[in-house]
Amino acid sequence: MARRKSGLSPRHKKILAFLEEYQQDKGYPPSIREIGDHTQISSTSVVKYYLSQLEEMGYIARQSNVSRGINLIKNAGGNLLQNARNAAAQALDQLVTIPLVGNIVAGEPMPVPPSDFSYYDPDSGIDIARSLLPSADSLDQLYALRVHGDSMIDAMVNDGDIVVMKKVDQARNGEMVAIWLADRDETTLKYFYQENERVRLQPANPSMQPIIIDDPSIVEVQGKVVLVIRQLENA
Amino acid sequence: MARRKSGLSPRHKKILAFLEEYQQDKGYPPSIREIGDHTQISSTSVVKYYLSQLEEMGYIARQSNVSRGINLIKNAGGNLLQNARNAAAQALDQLVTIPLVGNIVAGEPMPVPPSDFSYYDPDSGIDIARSLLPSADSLDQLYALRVHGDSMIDAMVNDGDIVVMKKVDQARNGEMVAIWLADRDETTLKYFYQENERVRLQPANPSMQPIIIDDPSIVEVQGKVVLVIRQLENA
DNA sequence: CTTGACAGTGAACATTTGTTCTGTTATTAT
DNA sequence: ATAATAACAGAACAAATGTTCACTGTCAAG
Repeated sequence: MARRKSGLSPRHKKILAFLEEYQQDKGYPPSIREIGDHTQISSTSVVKYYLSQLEEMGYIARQSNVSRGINLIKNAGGNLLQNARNAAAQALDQLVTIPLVGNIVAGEPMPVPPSDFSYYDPDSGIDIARSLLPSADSLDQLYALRVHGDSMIDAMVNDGDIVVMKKVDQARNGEMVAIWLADRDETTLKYFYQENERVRLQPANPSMQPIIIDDPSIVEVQGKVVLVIRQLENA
Repeated sequence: MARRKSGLSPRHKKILAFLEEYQQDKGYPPSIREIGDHTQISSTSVVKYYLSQLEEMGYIARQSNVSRGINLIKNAGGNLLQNARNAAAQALDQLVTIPLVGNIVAGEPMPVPPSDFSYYDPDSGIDIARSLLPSADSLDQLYALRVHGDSMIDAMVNDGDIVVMKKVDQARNGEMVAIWLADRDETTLKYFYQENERVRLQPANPSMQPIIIDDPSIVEVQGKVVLVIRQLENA
């Protein structure tokens, strides 16, 4: 059977290019027949056929039964583009800024913002596409820390990495959490497992041994790790 | 006789405001009837009447007999807005989508998109805030891979991590690169150092030993690592 | 008061434009 | 080959939309 290839055919691209050019030139979108004339498609139904596909693929939005009711969302290169302030706002919603509240160092308690934390310092925030974050999380529970030193390498986290944390006081099994070990005066990142009366802290690096804690009271869960980012910026 | 006042009447302003709002909201201009509905003008002919005036005054351009053929040139404040998307574009530029072209596995050559790569599959792209990327990089040189298996743990890269790569064929000292080692049939991520005639490949984990390559010809640089992302999505 | 430009109404009309339908031609998997 | 699906054509249709026109009301100058 004939199968539709994923991606964009030359005609798809041609239509997208024309939509962009026409809108730019005239200030309003073209009609279906105009699209056909400029892309060597002789039938309006075929144009509609392609427009429907482009809509499904998320390149355009259409309003049915509205003349020229075509809204270009992103071009063939995949770059988002829109005339709408509204769209810009929407796009900005895809981007969230997470406060970078300090450093996480093995030998010091790590900073945790207070629960009523709503302060925003534009200089010390990192921008993250919302799609990278667990969708359910409410954003005001998130904060970021920069890792200092090599002490977290058993958690596969390097000096300079950024960890995005979520405020929790109770960890669930299998989650990677930041923990303050009261008896060692140490902050550490480990996978958390509660096993009967004791707590097992498993390093991310599978070749390393877990820490078994028999007294759960000395384990202070500071937060749950949601995302780790490492920027290699030597270029 | 009654004279027409110079300048804009409240209705003129209302129409201009609506034109701007509608275009930005929907991505295409309104019809005459829509304008009437939203500006308390009951007759289409009156709307046309005002539109003609606005055209003469240079606020809009119209194409006759074309549905929604209205192009807003300047708003009531007299500010030119040439398809004014500047603000929107600026906002949208902060977010880039990088194609996720495949997996990186130690035992297999890693996929590298061709240089004329412009294909975009909406399903397999990851959104990244531009601020996380080296600012100078041109975006079409970037692609992303998902790490498969535990073989990159000496590069501090875990199973499931996403690495964002930049296409290069020559590495500079100190850069983390993806390398195909021809003699081992293996892909690896290492810090690259050219030292006289030989190449030193340094693992990111400082406790691990470097690989010294005496014959640089067996080192194929596949790309430079720009960013590593680890999502912990167990919530 | 009359007049004429301005403002507004509503309906009829002519096009433009999107949609649907029936059918034909390629392409590809089995 | 055969069948299923994608790609395409063209006409007919329905709806959206711009235009025109005859008509009413307002207001200020003559």
